Amino acid sequence: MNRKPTVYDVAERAGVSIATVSFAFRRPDQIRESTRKAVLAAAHEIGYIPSASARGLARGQTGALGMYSFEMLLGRPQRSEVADAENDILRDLDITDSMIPWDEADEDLLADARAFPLYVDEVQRGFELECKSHGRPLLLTSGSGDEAAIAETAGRVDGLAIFPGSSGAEALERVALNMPVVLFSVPQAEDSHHHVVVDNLGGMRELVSHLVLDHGKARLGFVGGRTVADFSERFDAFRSALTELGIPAPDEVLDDTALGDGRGFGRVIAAVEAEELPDALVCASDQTALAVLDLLAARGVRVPDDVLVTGFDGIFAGRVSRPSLTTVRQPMETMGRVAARLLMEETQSASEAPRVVRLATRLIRRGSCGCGI
Amino acid sequence: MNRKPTVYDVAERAGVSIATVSFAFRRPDQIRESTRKAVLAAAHEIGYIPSASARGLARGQTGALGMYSFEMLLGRPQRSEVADAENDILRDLDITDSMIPWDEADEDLLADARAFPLYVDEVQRGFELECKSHGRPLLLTSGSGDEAAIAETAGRVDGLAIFPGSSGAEALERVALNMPVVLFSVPQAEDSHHHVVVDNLGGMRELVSHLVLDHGKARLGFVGGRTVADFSERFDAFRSALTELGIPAPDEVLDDTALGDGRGFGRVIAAVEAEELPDALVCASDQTALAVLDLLAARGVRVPDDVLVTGFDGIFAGRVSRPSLTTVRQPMETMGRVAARLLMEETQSASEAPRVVRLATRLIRRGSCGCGI
DNA sequence: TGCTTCAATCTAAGCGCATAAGTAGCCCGA
DNA sequence: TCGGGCTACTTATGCGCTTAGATTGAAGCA
Repeated sequence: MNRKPTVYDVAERAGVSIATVSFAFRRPDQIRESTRKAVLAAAHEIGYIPSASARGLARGQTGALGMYSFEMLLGRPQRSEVADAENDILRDLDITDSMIPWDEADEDLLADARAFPLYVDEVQRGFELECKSHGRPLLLTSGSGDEAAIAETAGRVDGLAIFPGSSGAEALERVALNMPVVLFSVPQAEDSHHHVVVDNLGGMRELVSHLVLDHGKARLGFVGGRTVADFSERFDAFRSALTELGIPAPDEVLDDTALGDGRGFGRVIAAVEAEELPDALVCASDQTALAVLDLLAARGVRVPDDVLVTGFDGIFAGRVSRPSLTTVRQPMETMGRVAARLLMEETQSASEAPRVVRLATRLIRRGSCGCGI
Repeated sequence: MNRKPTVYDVAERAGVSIATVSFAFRRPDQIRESTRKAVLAAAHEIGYIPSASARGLARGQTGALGMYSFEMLLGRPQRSEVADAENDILRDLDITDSMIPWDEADEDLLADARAFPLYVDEVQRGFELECKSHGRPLLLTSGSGDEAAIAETAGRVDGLAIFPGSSGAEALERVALNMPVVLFSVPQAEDSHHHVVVDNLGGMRELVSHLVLDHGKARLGFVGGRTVADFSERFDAFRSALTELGIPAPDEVLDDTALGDGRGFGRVIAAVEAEELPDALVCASDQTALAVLDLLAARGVRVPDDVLVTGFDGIFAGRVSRPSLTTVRQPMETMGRVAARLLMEETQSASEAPRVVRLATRLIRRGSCGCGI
C-alpha cells in the first residue's frame, strides 16, 4: 500500500500536464486520440485511481446520493444487540485461515421475513436500483439524528433521502439549505423538503369499505400510535371512511402502541381480557398487525373467526404469516425510485419548490379478514 | 440553495481563524470551551456542513467503505427492464402534487421472495449492519466491472468488498494496490485480496451423507456450472463426499447451467424426458434448485417422491417454496459483517497478508429431500 | 508571406479542509 | 524583573483535482 498515484504521477509518466490527464478522463473529445491513449496507458501502468475527494472538492459536488436512517428505526435490532454479535465475530477474526464455527445467532430464524425485508428495506431497495441504473453511487448511513450525525452524511452527498425519525427536524432544515432532501412521510409542519408518500386516505377507505360492506363488520378499532405522521393520517382516514359509510367512528385509537415502543399493546390485551374486542382491528402498519396477530394467537383469540385484523404496507412477512395478512400495499420499491429521481432531477437543475408525490395503494385481501388462508 | 457555507464563513462569524474552526470539530480538547461553543454556534447559525470531499482530500482517506456489485449479477433484473420501469415513473413525476397511479409492475408478486432477499442481499445486509454499528458510511455502487467503473468506486472509499464477477480481476488487482479488498468467493488464482468464504467441503459432505445414509440414495447428480468458483468447489466436494462413502462419483456435472444463463437446464430436461433422472439432484445454489423445482413441477416430476432436490445457500425463498428446499445454509449476514470488519481493521492498521476467512455451514433439512413439507 | 483561426495543450488558480509550525499571552518561580 | 513553559490560538501550506484562460503550433487563406 504505497502512496497512491496521482494525476501528477500520470502526467509525468505520459509527458503531459496534469490538465491533459484530467481531460483524458473527463473530456475525451477535447484531446487528441493518441495523447488520450498515452495518458490512459500511463494511468493503467501505475495503477492510478482518481480521488473522488479531490474531484468533489474541485467540482463542488460529490455525485453521490445519500440515504440516512435513524438508529432504532421501526423495530430494527438495536446497537447493543448488534455490538454483542460483533464481539463474537471479532474474537474469531483474530485467527487467520481458520474455520469460523457456525454462528448460532444465525439460525435459520434469522432468515425470518419478520426481521428482514421490512418496509424500509423495500423502499431502500428501490432507491438502490434507481441509483444503480443511473450510475449514481449511493451512500448509506445511519445515526442518532443529531446535527453532527446528519451533517456528517450530508457533507458527502448531493442529495439526501430520509426515513422519518423522531428527531432531527431542525437539523434537516439546515441540510435542506444546501441540497435537496426527500422524506418518506407525510409533511407534518411546513418544511422545505420533498415528500414521497402514499394515498393513505384512498387505501384506508378501500380497506374500511371492504370490512364494512363485504364482511358486514361495523365495530372497528384502530391500533397505532399517532406520533407517527403516516399512522396519524391513516387514523384520520379510518374515521372519515367510517363516517362516509354512516358508521359512528371512534374519537380515539383503540391502542396507541407504536412500533419500537417497549410497551406492548396494553389496551388490546385489556380488550381481549374484558372480552370487548371490536369486530375488526385495523392496524396502522403490517408490523403492528403481525404483532397483534401473535398476541391474539397467544391468548386463544382466533383470526378471522373471532376478530378480523388488517395491516398497512404490504411487507413480505404478511404474505407468509398464518393467517396471511389483509393489508393495503404501498408500492415501496417505486417510492424509493421516485425519491431517487426527485433528488437526481434537482441535483441537475435549479432548486425547485418542494414537491409532495403521492402514490396510489392497493387493497390486498388475504386470510386475516377472511378472504384467504 | 445558496453557496454552501465553509470554514471561512464560520471563522469570520465567530471571529477566529479557520484552524480554530477545524479544531472545534476535530480536536475539541485542544481548544477553550468557550471558543468551541462560539464556533459551534456560528456554524449552527449559518448552517455549516463540513465538506467530506475537502476533509477526505486533506486527510488522504474518505472514511467510507464500499460494496461493489457487478451489473447482471445472479439473475437480478437487467438494466433494460429497470430502464423501462423508470420511464413510467419519469412520465408521472412531471406532475406536481398529483397522485401517481398504482403501478401494475409493483404487483404483490414483486414482494416475491424469489426476487428479493437473495444471497447477495443478505450478505449486503450484514455488511450494512456492521458499517452502521461502527458509524462507517457505506457506499453502494455497481457497474460493468471494467477498470473505469471500479476505479470510480474505489476512488471514493477506504476499502472495498466485492461480489465475484465474471470480469474485472485485473482491475481489482490494481485497486488492491491502494486499499484493502475483500471478495465473497473462494480464491481462484493468486491474488492479494481477502476472501470471506464458507465451508463448501464440510457443508456438501454433510448434505451428501444425509442423502446417502439417511435417505438411502446412491445415484446423485450435480447441477451447476463450474464457471462460478464456489460452484466448482462444491462440485469437487460433492465428488469427494461420494467417494468417501464408497459410491462412484460422476466425473462431470449433470447440467452446467449457471445462474443468469439464458439457457435453461437443457441436460436436466433431457434427463427428465429420457426418464433417466438420478435419485437426487444436488444443485450448486438455492436459486438453481428453485429453478429446477419449477422445471420439474412443470413436467409432472414429483419432488421428493420421484427425485430429491437440494440447494445451497439457505436463502429465504427456499423456506417458502413448495416443497420447501433442503439446503446448506451459509451464515450470509455474518459473512457481510466479517468482510466489513476485515476492511475496517486493515484501514486502521498497516496492510496485512491476504486472509481467507472460512465460515462453517449447516444442513437444513426440509421438504425437497423428504424431511419436511 | 503575413495574418487569422482553431485545435491541442498548458499555466495557474482555486475548491474546503487538516495540520505542522509559529506566535502571543499568561502564569510561575527565582 | 525576567525568562521558561504552557495554553490557546494563528499562519501558511498542501491534499489531488477541475477549469478558465493563456499559449502554442499548424493549417487555411488572401
